Amino acid sequence: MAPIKTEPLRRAVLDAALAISAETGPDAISLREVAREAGVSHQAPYHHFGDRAGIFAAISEEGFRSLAEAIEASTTLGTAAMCEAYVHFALAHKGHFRVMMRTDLCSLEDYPSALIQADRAFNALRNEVVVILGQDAHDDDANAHTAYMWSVAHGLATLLLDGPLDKKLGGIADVNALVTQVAQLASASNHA
Amino acid sequence: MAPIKTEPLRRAVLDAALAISAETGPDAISLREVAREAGVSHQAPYHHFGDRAGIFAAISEEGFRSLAEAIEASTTLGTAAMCEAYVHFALAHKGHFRVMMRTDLCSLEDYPSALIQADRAFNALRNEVVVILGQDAHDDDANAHTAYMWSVAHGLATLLLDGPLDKKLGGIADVNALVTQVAQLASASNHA
DNA sequence: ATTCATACTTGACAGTGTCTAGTGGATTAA
DNA sequence: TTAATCCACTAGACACTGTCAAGTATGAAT
Repeated sequence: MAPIKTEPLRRAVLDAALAISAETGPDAISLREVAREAGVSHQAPYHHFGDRAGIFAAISEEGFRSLAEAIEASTTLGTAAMCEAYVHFALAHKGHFRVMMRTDLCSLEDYPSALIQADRAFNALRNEVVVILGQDAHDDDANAHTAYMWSVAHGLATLLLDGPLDKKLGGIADVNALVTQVAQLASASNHA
Repeated sequence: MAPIKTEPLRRAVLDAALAISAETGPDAISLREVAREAGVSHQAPYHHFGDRAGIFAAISEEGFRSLAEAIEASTTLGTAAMCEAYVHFALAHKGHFRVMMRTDLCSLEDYPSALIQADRAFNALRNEVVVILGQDAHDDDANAHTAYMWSVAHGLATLLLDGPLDKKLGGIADVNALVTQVAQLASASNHA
């Protein structure tokens, strides 16, 4: 029987790691320091996650689940809304997003439950593109449009999070407005 | 007077670091191991770069210089060609690209000569967008299109390098063809 | 001949992830 | 009631890392 009350330490470790990831980046996470802050021994966190990669896998699974839900919720609203949903997810879940896309931190292939959520997110995105293109579109065309939409959303998200976009544009007055503009430009190419 | 013959160790360290970055990622770089492979003491590399961040700064400067040249060379060919140039640069200089975009490894603000090259690359990209839009375009419009083009190129590059794009699309038969398709879709929105 | 900078070497330190072994308490089985 | 077993965690050691501080050989400049 699954425990009704989940262990608080597991959650505490996750939250502490996410906070550091959001503030400085995943590489700044020291499991020993997290343990110290939680008032437990340096090995306690490892009991719940196995090793360092296990924590990143747990974060990835959680993140991809949220991302999949966000994309799925946007699907009836068109590709522009989907693009916005992707970017807003990244901005709202900085700690998760930074970890999710770092394949060197943990290989999702080794964590099936995380991989399932990642696939969910991808499939939701691709399905939406196919719907817009029309069901009779060639696979090659669908692939190109999927890669394109994903690239715009992912590129804008990473540039806003860690890239020099803000500095280079001389400071962005209204981030949401920019995201909307870019999403609109992106979706225009799907209606050729 | 600047030394005519540059020290070989500096270059050797850079090349070894780039090889590891391209193969596994920047975090896998151990300066001590690089030194070991080069047959020098563990502190020898630090003499040339100061600290770990200094190596990443040197790699970034080199990378942004190449990227700027690649973008500048593509400017007369339109935004699609520029997008392709950006992605091809990333694929051809995996080791550089992975480091250049990791602001947590080194802050370019602390390395003016690297920042200059980054600005060169950005300005080349923005200028090209402005030329296509027409000189009378509003700043706000130019910013949106710049962010958009950069997002597509950057997103595709990072997804191809580290993202799950390849696996999710069921294997990409012809990467160059996909890059061209995406670049075409991207440039379409600039000619509305 | 002396000074001085360059290109290193050597040793020590704190910090990290991980392996191994142990501990106390609760749950379960006899 | 007692013994066995699991769970959540502790404790110590290990190899490895980047970095600080101090020393050394070599070559050029004065």
